[in-house]
Amino acid sequence: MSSKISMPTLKRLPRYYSIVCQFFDAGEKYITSPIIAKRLVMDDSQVRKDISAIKYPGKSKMGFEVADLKKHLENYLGLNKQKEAFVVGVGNIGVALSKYENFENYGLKILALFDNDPHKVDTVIAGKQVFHMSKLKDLIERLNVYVAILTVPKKVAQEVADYLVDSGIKAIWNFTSVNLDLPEDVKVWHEDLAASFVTFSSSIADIPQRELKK
Amino acid sequence: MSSKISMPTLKRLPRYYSIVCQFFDAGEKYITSPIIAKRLVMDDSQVRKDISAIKYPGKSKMGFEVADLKKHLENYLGLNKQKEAFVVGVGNIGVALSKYENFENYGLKILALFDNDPHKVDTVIAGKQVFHMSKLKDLIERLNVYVAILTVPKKVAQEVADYLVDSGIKAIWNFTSVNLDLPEDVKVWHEDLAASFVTFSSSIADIPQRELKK
DNA sequence: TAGATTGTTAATCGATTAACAATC
DNA sequence: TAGATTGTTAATCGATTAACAATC
Repeated sequence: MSSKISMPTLKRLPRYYSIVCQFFDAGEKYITSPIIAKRLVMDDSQVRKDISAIKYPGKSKMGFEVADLKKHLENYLGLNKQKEAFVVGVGNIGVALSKYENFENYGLKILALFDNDPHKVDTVIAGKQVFHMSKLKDLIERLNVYVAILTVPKKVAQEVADYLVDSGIKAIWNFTSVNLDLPEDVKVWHEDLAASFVTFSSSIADIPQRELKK
Repeated sequence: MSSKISMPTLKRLPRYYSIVCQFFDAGEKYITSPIIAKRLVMDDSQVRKDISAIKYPGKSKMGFEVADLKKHLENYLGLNKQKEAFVVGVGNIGVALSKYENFENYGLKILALFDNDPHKVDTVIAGKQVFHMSKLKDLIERLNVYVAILTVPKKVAQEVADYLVDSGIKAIWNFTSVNLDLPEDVKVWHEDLAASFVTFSSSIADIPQRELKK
């Protein structure tokens, strides 16, 4: 999937999906590009272009069939394909992600967690066991897992990432703020919440703020 | 701040900041645009353009002064201005964000949490009290808080968001997957982790995946 | 039919990349 | 000086928006 779809388009598809689901739940049969566009405050020809990019045909005068488009998006986005992953780093974020049931609706299945802290090893979080980091390679091979969710402290992020790659991980969902330096064939998706907040707050300059008392 | 900076540039600034901090910690005095660019796998003139967009002057032949650029970025991105916020919805994500100390380094100070569940009300998470939702308006007014972090279940997201706006909130960091329909003057920053994962996993089609057994 | 919508081509816009004079 | 880097202008690229014929 996603052979030659542009990244901006790919990022919009889940937003369309969310609206299509709302219409589905409301029992609507059809949805049009101007309606979707209005909800997302964007251009309607953009919506049509994106939907036609994933080869989904609409109907003149009617718009798009809700149930069918929903299925098409699920298919295209791989929501019905399970991607198994390990959480590496059992801190607040790692635990929260492991407990978040909603991920399974989006094709993400967390199998286990890893940490170096002996107090955390062998505990169970949301039904998933915490293993010592040294077990990682073995479990990657036995379970055929290629995706890791990296939620370790930033001081050790690069080091742990190197170890992940060495153990066979091919894709890293990186929640640290570190720009990981890894081989080209390993895909990294940077999800830095603090950085995202900074961008957000910089974009709302009109809202009063207090000086930080040092 | 951020008067006419483009969004792509604004999103890159925190990444530059992260690298500049590494150089700072390593005791380096200067950093150049080709070095930053190489680390982020991007074009060096992009880096120069972004840095000149925030009016920071480099030095011919030397590059940029690390300590000074660091300070300039902190200033521009408002890392030294405290933005106070409430967390609304005491679930896994709400709790994890409340416990995440690193936010304070990025100018985000979470003051309190809100929830409707009587079992959660009056508990304390990471030193912050959980209040009943009905106390929200009063506390917004008394503490002058304009930013809310929305981490409620998606069924109630729109309803709670309406209530937030009604209570005086002007900016919402939205962790639900719902496209909130709110007045124009309220800024919403959509941070849908499940959607982000979907985009990530769609962009790595080469990695083997298992069929979801239905 | 009349009217609304798709699908797509063409026009516009803006962001990225290349090039290079100015600088130290 | 020679060489490396900035800062910026110009060229390229790609994404968004506008327009409209085709469709039902």
